[in-house]
Amino acid sequence: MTTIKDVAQRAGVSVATVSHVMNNSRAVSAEAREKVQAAIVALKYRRDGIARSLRVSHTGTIALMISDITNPFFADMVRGIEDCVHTRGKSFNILLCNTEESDQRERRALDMVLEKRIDGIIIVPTGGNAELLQGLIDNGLPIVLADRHLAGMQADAVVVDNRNASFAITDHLIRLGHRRIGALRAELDASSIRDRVAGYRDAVETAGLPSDSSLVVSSYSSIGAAVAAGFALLDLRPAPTALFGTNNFMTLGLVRAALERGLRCPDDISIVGFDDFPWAASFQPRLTVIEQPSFAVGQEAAGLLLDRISRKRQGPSVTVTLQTKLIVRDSSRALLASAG
Amino acid sequence: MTTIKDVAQRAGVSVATVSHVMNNSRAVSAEAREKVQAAIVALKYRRDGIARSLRVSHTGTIALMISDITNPFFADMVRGIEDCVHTRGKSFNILLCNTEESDQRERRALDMVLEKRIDGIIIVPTGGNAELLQGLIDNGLPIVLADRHLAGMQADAVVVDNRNASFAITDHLIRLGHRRIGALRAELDASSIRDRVAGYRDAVETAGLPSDSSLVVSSYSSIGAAVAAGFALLDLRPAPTALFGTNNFMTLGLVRAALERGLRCPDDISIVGFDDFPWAASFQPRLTVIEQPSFAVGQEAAGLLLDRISRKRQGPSVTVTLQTKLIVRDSSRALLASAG
DNA sequence: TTGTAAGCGTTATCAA
DNA sequence: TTGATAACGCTTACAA
Repeated sequence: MTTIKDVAQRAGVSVATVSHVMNNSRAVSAEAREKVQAAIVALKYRRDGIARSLRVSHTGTIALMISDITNPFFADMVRGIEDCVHTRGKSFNILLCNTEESDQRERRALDMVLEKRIDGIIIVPTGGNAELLQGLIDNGLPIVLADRHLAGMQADAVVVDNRNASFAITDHLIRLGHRRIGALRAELDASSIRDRVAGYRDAVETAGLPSDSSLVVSSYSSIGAAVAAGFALLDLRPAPTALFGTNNFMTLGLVRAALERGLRCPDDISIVGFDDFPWAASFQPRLTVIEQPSFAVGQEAAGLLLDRISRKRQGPSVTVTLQTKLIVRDSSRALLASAG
Repeated sequence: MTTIKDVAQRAGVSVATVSHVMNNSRAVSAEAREKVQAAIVALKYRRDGIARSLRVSHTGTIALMISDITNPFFADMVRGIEDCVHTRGKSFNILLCNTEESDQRERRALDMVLEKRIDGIIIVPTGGNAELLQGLIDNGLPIVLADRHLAGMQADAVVVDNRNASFAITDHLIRLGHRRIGALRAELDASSIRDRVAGYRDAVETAGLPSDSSLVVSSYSSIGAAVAAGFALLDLRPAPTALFGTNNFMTLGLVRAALERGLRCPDDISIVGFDDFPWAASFQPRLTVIEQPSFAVGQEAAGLLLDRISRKRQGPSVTVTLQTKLIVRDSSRALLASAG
């Protein structure tokens, strides 16, 4: 590797001068500048960011910890983050960590990126490392929680109004005449999921529907598991006439379960879900869903983080709550008089 | 930040000893080891990976450059990469870069990660920076091309047998009686896409079908653009009776275009595509597709890269070609006698 | 078994 | 406008 020394030598100046032309950090004569630049291209010099980081003690890197990049919600969030750092003209790189919803993996990933001296973290927390995270924040490391909040934590966060959204979509079903509405909740100890279930229960209660705890089923957060759980819901007697999935995977599992049982949606059963995806409009049934501002979640999170990193914002933590949108498509339909 | 010096002081040993207990790099008395470990937890010491990297000249980080994390193919590939480094027990972090299929963005991203002294790169190349990449490889930086190969490049690569796969799925349509088969190609200068078009043409020619260049339409690689291009295909006279999308986005656009034109699939038109996705089985029409081993592409790419990084493999570059699978579902159907 | 100190490639202070 | 050099925190050769 060619170093700043080589460049200095070739250009006939000191390393200080080379450094200063690269960083524009002090006046340099046109002549010297040119010689340096020539030497740089001649030697194909590339500054060693590691050495630089050691000296300046920041790395221009932020860690992003999510559970599953395969989930369109998170993928879109990532794009929002990149969009934000780009439009701000910042050059940050993103260190991607998959936690797979495991406390231990999250812990390990945290240890790794901490060693790497990242400038900040955007995390969709599993929930298991709250104390560690709080400690880091207290130590001055910029961290923002995305998608979920952690009880009692003093941290910047950007979340979505899960409770109201769930209330709205459940209410939509109720107005359609449904009285037995099943809910499939992802088995996650996350505020987002809890709030969605709470919103659902709220709507059911507010409408004065008979409460039946067997109508809420939990499932590991994957499509495969959700299909099985969907069957359980479908097998309830009396059978629910509408189903609600608390995230992408749950909804997809529900749709598949109904399909495999030979149930037509929405003719035989209504299905709605949390989370939209770009291709939802391409297929039948076109799902009625809560659309989350996933891209915006990423943007806002990155914004909060960058402000902390640059010390533009200091002091007490802030949580921004984004609104969702109920998109009514074809998968929910008024209950026929005969059924229910 | 607490440093190795602080730990040494507190433990009453030298920094060398501390370093050696952390890295298990030489014999240390049980007594000293214990004191050091105690000091580490007491001080919450975390090694500075930046300083370490500067010294040992590797970073335990690999860069991943893809065009769009939102594309399920790439998202799954990322998981394959992570799976590989995990099962190998290596602790590498992944620096994610979105190129958005732009040469310039790729170039900029390359410059950035190069400064960061990453240990290697897995890249889905846009095609515009072949010389730069070749230069890096010649300089000894481990790089593996994923999903696409670049003409004339001497580089490790893992690709999919695009040509045969495209031939197979086009042939499937032909055997079903289709004689006018439209193809929507993503507007990318990528070997993968070129090979897919070639496979399609091959099948058409082999079957002795009349060649009609208007049956191949190009579209910017996004769902929105693909819908518009799909209309163009649908408006051809005589109209094609079957359509082939050369990637996820193209296929989705095709399905949507048909839907918006009021065409039922497969009753009125057959649609097939390259790339499967997890939820393809949940919706109607259930698409007939070429399933790519996206996860395996990631695994293999990471494997090749890790072998290079560890110098377990040296010398001439290697390209591994993975096979695909034709999955026949409901979106393709035998042409009725009346049509065509 | 342990410690001292050089050196990794920068940036920034200080002096000229 | 420029240069010499200390320092960032670690690993590792060398010496004890």
